Parts: sequence; C-alpha cells; structure tokens
Amino acid sequence: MKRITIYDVAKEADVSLATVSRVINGSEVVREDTRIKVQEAIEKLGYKPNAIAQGLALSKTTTIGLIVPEASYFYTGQIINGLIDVAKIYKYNIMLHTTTEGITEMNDIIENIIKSRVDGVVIFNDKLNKEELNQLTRYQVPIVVIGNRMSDETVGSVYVDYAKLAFDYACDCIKQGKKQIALIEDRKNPAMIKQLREGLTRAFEENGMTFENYIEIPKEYRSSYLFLKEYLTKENRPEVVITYRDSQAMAVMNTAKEAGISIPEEMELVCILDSKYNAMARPQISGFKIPDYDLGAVAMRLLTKMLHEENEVSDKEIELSYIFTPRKSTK
Amino acid sequence: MKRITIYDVAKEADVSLATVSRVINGSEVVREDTRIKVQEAIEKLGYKPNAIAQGLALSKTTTIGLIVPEASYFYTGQIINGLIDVAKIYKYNIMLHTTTEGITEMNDIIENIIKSRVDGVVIFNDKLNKEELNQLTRYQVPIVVIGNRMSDETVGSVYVDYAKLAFDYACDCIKQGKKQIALIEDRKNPAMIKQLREGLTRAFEENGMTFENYIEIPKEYRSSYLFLKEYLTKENRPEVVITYRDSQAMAVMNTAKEAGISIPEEMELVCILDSKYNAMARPQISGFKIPDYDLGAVAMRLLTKMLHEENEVSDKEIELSYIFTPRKSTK
DNA sequence: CTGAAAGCGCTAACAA
DNA sequence: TTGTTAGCGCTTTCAG
Repeated sequence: MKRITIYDVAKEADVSLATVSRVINGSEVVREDTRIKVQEAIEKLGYKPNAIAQGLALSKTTTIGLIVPEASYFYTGQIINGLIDVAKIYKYNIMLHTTTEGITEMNDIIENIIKSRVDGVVIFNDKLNKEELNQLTRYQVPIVVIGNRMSDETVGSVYVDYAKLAFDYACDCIKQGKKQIALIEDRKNPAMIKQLREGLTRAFEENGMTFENYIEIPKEYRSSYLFLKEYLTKENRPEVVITYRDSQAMAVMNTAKEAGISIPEEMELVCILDSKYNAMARPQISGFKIPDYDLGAVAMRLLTKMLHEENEVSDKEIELSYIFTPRKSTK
Repeated sequence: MKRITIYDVAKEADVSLATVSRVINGSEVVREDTRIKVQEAIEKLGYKPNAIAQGLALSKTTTIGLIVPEASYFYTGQIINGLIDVAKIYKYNIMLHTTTEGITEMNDIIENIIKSRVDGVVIFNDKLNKEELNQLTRYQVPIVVIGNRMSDETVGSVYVDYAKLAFDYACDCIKQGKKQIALIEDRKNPAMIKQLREGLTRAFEENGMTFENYIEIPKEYRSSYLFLKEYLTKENRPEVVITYRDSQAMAVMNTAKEAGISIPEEMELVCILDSKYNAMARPQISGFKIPDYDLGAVAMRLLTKMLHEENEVSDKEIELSYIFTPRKSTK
C-alpha cells in the first residue's frame, strides 16, 4: 500500500497541489466548493500530511526536545505531565531524552537534538553545564531550563528558590529555639542540596551561629537507611531533620523508631519534596509542596512564548513558589 | 547565522555533495584523502546533518512513538527507562505521547503519530482498543504493545501473565488453608485487575469454591484509605489481602493498624506491583517483582527486530516472568 | 481564486 | 572514485 501524498489528493480532486496545500493549512483564499471538493478527496483517500516534508519545507518541526534525568521519580513524571499538557495545546510534539547518571553522553544528546532540528529544548537536568548549554545556543535553539535560575538571549528558566525555602524555614526554627537542625545529603540532587545548604548557612549566620549539621552519607553505605541506623541515637539526635526526598524521610522515620526516638516529640522531621507517600507514613511526614507539574507547564509556556514572539520575551526568569504542608512529624 | 548545509560543506571541501553524503554515511568507496578533506570541512563549519531532510529522502525517521498513560507512577518511568536505553543502542529517538484519563484524545494521538511518520510505535496503555489499533496497522506502522498479549502481522507484544500470577498465588494460599482471600480494586488499571481476578476465580473454581471477595472502592470515596477505614474491622477481615499498587497496600496497612488487626499474624498483605516503598513500610510489605524495566527494554528490542528484519519476526508474543519477594507482611 | 515552479537538505541511482 | 540529477512531500512566491 503506497503512502498517499498531496499529489494523489490533487489528482483525485482535480486541482493543483498548491490548492490542496491551501486547504490543509486553512488558507482563506480558497473558494468554498473547491475546498469541499478537496476535503472530500482527502477524506476518501485517508490522506494525512507528512510532517517530515512539512518540516523540511518550513524549516520547523513543531517538536521540542526534552532532557530529563533517567532516575524516574514521581517528581520528574509530574514535570513531564505539565510539560506535555501545554505542549498539546500548542500542538508541539515531544522528543524525550534521558541522561544516565555518571556517563558523559550529554554530547550525544546535544548532537542528536541539533540534528533532529527541534524548535526548542526544555532541560530539567543538573548535569548540563554552561559549556554544553552554549553549544546549544550556538545553534540558536531556544532553551528553557527547569530548576536553575539563569537566562540570556535564547535561554529562559523556571525554578523554585530552595535557598530561600531553607532560609525561611531555618529562621522559623531558630526563632522557636530549635537550633539543632540537620540536613541530610542526597547525592542524586547535588544542585538542590547545595541551595538548601546555602539557605541554612545564611540563616545560621544571620542569627550569629554556624550551620554545621550537614549529614553526609558515606559512599560505602548502600542506603541512607543503613547509615542512619548507626548514626541516629537517642543521645545523638538533631531537633529537626530535613531531607530532600520522601524515601530519605521514611528512612529517618524508621531508624528513629528503632532507636526509640519519638517523632515529633523528640525529633522533628520535614521533607522538602513532598509526596503522597509522606501522607501514608505514620506519623505522617510534613513537607513542602513543590509545584512539580507547574514547573513543566510553565516551562513549556515560556518556551512557546519565546518561539512565537518576534521581539525578545521580557521576563525569562520565572520563580515558582512552594507551600509548607504541616503534618504530624513537626510540632 | 545561516544554518549550514551539505552544500556548504561540499563547496568548502571542493567536492560534490554526493561525496559529502558518502562520508557522512560511512560509504566505503571514498578515497582516504578526500574523506579527510571532507571531514575537515565538516569540522570547520560545524556541520550537522539535518535529520528531517534525511528522513524525507529515506522515508524513515529513526524515531519511534511511545504512548503511555499520563499517571506517572514509578512503574511507568521504569518502562520508559528500559525502552530508552535500548532505543539509544539502535539510535532511535523517542516521541512521547501521553493519554489523559477519560478524555478520548486517542484519535488525536494516532493522527499525530501517523503524521510524524515514526518508524514504529510502542504502546503501554489500557485505553487503546482494537479498533484504534487497526487504524494504526492500516498505516503499516509496526507496533509493540506492552501489557496485553496479542499479535498479528505488524503487532507484537510483551507482557506479564497476571492471571497466572494470581492463580498460582491463590492456589498456594488455599493449599495452606487460607481461603479468605480478598482483591482490592484499582480503577486506574482495569486490565491488570481483570487478569488478577480471572486468576483468582479460576484458582477457587479448581478447588471447588467460588471467589467472591473482590473489594470495590465505591466511587464516593476519595481514596482507598477512607473506604478501608470503615470496611476493615477485627471481625470483618480477610486472611489475605492482595492489592495492585503500593499505595493501596500502605492504605491497608494503615487501616489495619488502626483497627487493631496485626499484620501478618491476623491478616496477610501482599502487593502485586512491588516498589521500594513496600520495603520502607513497617512491617515491610511482601510483593511481586514485576520486570518493569525489562518490559520496556524487551518491547523496544522486539520493535527494532520487526523494523529491521525482512521476513516476518517469528516470535512476537513475549512473556516476562515475575518473582515473589516475601517480606514481613506475609507468613 | 488557482496553477506553475522553485526551493527545503539530503540520498541514491546512474554516468563518467 | 567522484559528479550529476532525479526524487522524497510539502510550502510559498509569482503569474495568470
């Protein structure tokens, strides 16, 4: 079965291919009866325009590239969902790329993206560095970065200010007299953790103290749980523990229970990236609602704006806010 | 900055564009010194072949379409990961499409897929029915379905036999004298649940009984937890509860605890789709390790096979197996 | 309002 | 071994 083309439709409707093209693209200048004639031919033959050929002719693909970390957390999924939902509205397709931890295949991905001539790129990834970003901008591909604040001529960003989050929360704690605050490392998300640490450090400094309770999980431990099991004791426990991910919060909760530390009475626990699992733990774990879905949606919206608007988009750094959800693991 | 094309390279290297094309595609018949000359020109100009133009010329895109449900569970993420990992090996790109619950936008997606002329499609989705599948095969797009056993000329599938899983497990239980087995509904995955139900039903029948403990969550309840809270009591409790998802297992665990039912002594609990969260619960929840990553990887491998092989691929229905992981919620 | 024809960038016979 | 040229399917001036 030969794939049917615009020529077939033209022949069937007894018009030129230019006319067919016009009705496909909803051009105004086609007489009603010829339009109908063409539409009938399209219907009859089951013709579908070839997006590849259109892409070639127009030098645009109406697809955008999306780069996300391979680690498939719920969070990433939500970002993708948000992204896709608004991409659908604007008829954009998504070309999905993932980066494996550790391996420097970023260049392959960039190469790929350039070759596939996507109209724009959204990047949610710690691993892309400035230089690689430059490589992309050199090919004038508009880019929106999720998670890091940055922008230039062809780069925009959507992010949450984790430093501020940590700063504000720590200040609150300190005001209430809770000064033993610990932050647990998460190697998977160095950039976020760095921001949190900055916020905590600044909060302590502004209160005339120094933050020094950054708990690193030694590499030889296969999980946070195994380390915390030895680390946390009734005697050696912070007043407030902050984790980035729900799984770490659960690890803290489990080890605390085993060590006979009661939460929240003897130790409070808060998870930055809130999830439904936090609500399923007992006691339920307090967390910050980070607007994951919106990060994706807003990023895509920004990108389309950059793609469509002639003159440069004015506001290319968009900060999204979070909401603290107190549950049972904090007083 | 004009995008540089094969013509620019040809001019720079002082050869014809055909020669440039040959070195790009690694044709054997190019003299070494001209090859080098061309390669230098490519390097100098920073030329990247336009995949769109290649696609048009070759009538193939080296991209495949992937349709997944929007609900972003860890499970889906793993499937995508597996898919992408092998897609990378074979240099295929991924066009990602998601289906929103309820809305019949499946036709839009199919339309889109056909227009974009992907070489093949992988579908992990309950919602695609036979008719829509036919629509795709009519356009001779090779398809691999994840989750449902089926195949025909251009369709293959990779799946786990949930019916067998449920059957075997139920038989074991019955053999041990545990006859009060309950299965909890999961509206999000009707197809899987249907299979599980079939397996249970058959197991009971073959043992001269009937399975009637299918717990439906009434629509007016916003979560399984809220319903189970009323439903489960010390008096009214099955001996074994089977859930599909970790979140439902956690809901059972929490409500059981609140009702004073001890797990596993008074009631056993097993989750079909195992996850790391099951291991974080206390007591840890037993589950079946479903090969999520492999489902994606094998599906992609099968698709490439269908794409490359001249003669029809012989074995287009691939069953993957699961492993029971006993933990603390079962005896 | 419609048609003819020149690209869009690349591949693949076919010649040379 | 290399160059010439005819498509691949569609859009878009430019004429008519």
